[in-house]
Amino acid sequence: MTMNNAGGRRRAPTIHDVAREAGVSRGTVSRVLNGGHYVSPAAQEAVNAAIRKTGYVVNRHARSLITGRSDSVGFLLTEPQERFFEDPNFNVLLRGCTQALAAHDIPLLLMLAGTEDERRRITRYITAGHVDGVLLVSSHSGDPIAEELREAGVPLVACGKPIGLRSRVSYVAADDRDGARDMVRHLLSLGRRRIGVVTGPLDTPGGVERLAGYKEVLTEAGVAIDERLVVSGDYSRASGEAGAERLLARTPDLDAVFVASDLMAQGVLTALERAGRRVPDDVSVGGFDDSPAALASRPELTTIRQPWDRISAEMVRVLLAQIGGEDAAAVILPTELVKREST
Amino acid sequence: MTMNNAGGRRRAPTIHDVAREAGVSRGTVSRVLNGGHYVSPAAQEAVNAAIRKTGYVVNRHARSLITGRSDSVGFLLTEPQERFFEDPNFNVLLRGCTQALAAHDIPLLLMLAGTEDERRRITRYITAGHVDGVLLVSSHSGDPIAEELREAGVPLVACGKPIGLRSRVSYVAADDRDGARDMVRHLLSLGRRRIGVVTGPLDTPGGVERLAGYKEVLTEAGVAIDERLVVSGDYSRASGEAGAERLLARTPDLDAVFVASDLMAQGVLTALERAGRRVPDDVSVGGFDDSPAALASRPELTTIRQPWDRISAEMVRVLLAQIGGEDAAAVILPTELVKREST
DNA sequence: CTGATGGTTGGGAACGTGCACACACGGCGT
DNA sequence: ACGCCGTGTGTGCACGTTCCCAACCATCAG
Repeated sequence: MTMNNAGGRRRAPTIHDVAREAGVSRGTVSRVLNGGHYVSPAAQEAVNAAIRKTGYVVNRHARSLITGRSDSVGFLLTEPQERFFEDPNFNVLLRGCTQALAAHDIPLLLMLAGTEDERRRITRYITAGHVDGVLLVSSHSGDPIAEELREAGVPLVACGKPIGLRSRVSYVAADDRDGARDMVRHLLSLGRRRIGVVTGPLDTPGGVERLAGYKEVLTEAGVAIDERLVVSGDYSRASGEAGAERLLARTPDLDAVFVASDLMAQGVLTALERAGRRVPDDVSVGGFDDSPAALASRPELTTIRQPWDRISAEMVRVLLAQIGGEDAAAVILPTELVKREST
Repeated sequence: MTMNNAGGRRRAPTIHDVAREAGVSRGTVSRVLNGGHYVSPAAQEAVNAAIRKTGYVVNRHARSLITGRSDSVGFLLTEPQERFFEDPNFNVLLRGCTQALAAHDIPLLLMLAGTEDERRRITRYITAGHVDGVLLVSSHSGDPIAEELREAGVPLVACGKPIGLRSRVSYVAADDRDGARDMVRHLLSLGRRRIGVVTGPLDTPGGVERLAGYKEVLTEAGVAIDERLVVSGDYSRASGEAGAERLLARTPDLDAVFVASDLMAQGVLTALERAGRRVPDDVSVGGFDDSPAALASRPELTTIRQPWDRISAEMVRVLLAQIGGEDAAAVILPTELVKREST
């Protein structure tokens, strides 16, 4: 009798409308919606039919009001956004998280904390309970915001191992050390012995771990560690170029370079080319990340693939578990050696 | 008297707590929160003090329930996400929108409609009123989802001009035609007369407009249009390379190429180098977009900058206006010629 | 002195949902 | 015959906010 589909603004159907349509009470509809326990098959079917007919969609605001949950999570990126935004892996991570959450019908709120003001605003927003949990991607891995949120009781999962924090913070990370070991083993298997390394920043776990893996494998293989073969960069292309130049100056006899990121490896290739070294004939170059930069390089980079799709999936899984009441957890995922032209 | 800051889960302060603290009624607090009309300065001050003291944050769910608004907007990306996710401009756009919205204290929900299933789910979510409006970024500019949402009464702003739609859809776009005109004028000013063009897909407004600008300027300058100088690509690097080869084969005397995207321009540079043409001495090359690819190229690309930061800001402005009840609007933003090494 | 005006305030109702509770029903054991 | 239990169902209440209306106060015109 009511002209539902008529033009203009029409009131969205409520759980009450569905109940009336199905000839049951609100409570029964609610039970069908959340699990369907203690409902007769007949009622179940009637409710489902009524939902289809009315086009009912649960009002999340009303639900959130009563349950206290928001059924949404925040994706929080802190501080120097430039680096992450440049990094295509960031996109893969963001997309992976969004899709993994979508499978649970949970929307993702993008939160960028660049300035101190934004940081405060977002912290307030989160601690006010407007999201059930937070996926944290922070540039420097000891971001105090993680601790702040944890102490406020907010479920949180970091991407990459956080360091220097008192509280236990869940995280998901790739096995940096093992990835580095794989690459250096690969270089050794090619007969290389004078293997240089351009590390990442040594105040980050990734930088430290990848260097540790390098040293471990060399030591195991009986190759002495030559500190002149070790230089460090900051993951930028320019620092890779500078690093390679320093290596060439100090140890002209090097026959391979393990570079802690693909972007830096591009810089290394540039420097080697300028120095007249052929890659991979004279010098083998191995990167890290398997970013699109690895494929765009000439020659294409042999590199260590970080399993970004699995990382995002695990971050979501761990976060949802934590929202469900489980304890903090750490997940380390295996990397994979991708052989291309540069070795 | 209540130990507010004690450890453990503590109930978030409500508007009622603030009212009691300030010695006024809920209604007064609410009025202070939304605009502050019809409140005495004294009450205003008392309420603000109480808010600061209690650390009160409005419960958006309760507010949304009664107002019908959600105070959030969706950022919707449809279909082949690969291209957009590869495109660094996408990141700039996403960041710009997030920040512009943050200034209004409006969260951004990221929604990716890859599969048909996701599309349906997201459409339901949106039409259910869980977001106040949608910022749409679609690969092919006639996406029917725009029309679908518009007809459901959802405020929406597209990035780039939508075509082939019956309803009026707001959009914000760069002035493609004018950008193309600038570039071709620049090439003419260098004395070039045999100017080839590698267009974008001609079923998109961008592709059409940039080609139109090219032809307009040549005609104005009295240079006859030679259709052998016109080839089309699909914005990919490979299609740029193939396009340049076709041009070189058909019109070996060309002295400049206007390429409708920087990525394609990279391909053009590769093809020219292989053919032994020096850039910019023998052939000038102009790109479009001012993507990071333009800076990464050798030589660095002269290109047309799309004002992505302004585009995102305008998209948000137009969307909020539309949510506020204003009509659909179209915004065209000026581009800018960026001179670098390739011309 | 009365009544109208306009700024300011308080209290009730409503938004749509989930949850606790009460209750109906049939089968079973005492 | 009675009470119990487990399953299935309906109803009242609460969540925190905004909106509406009535009431209040001071001012001022009549």
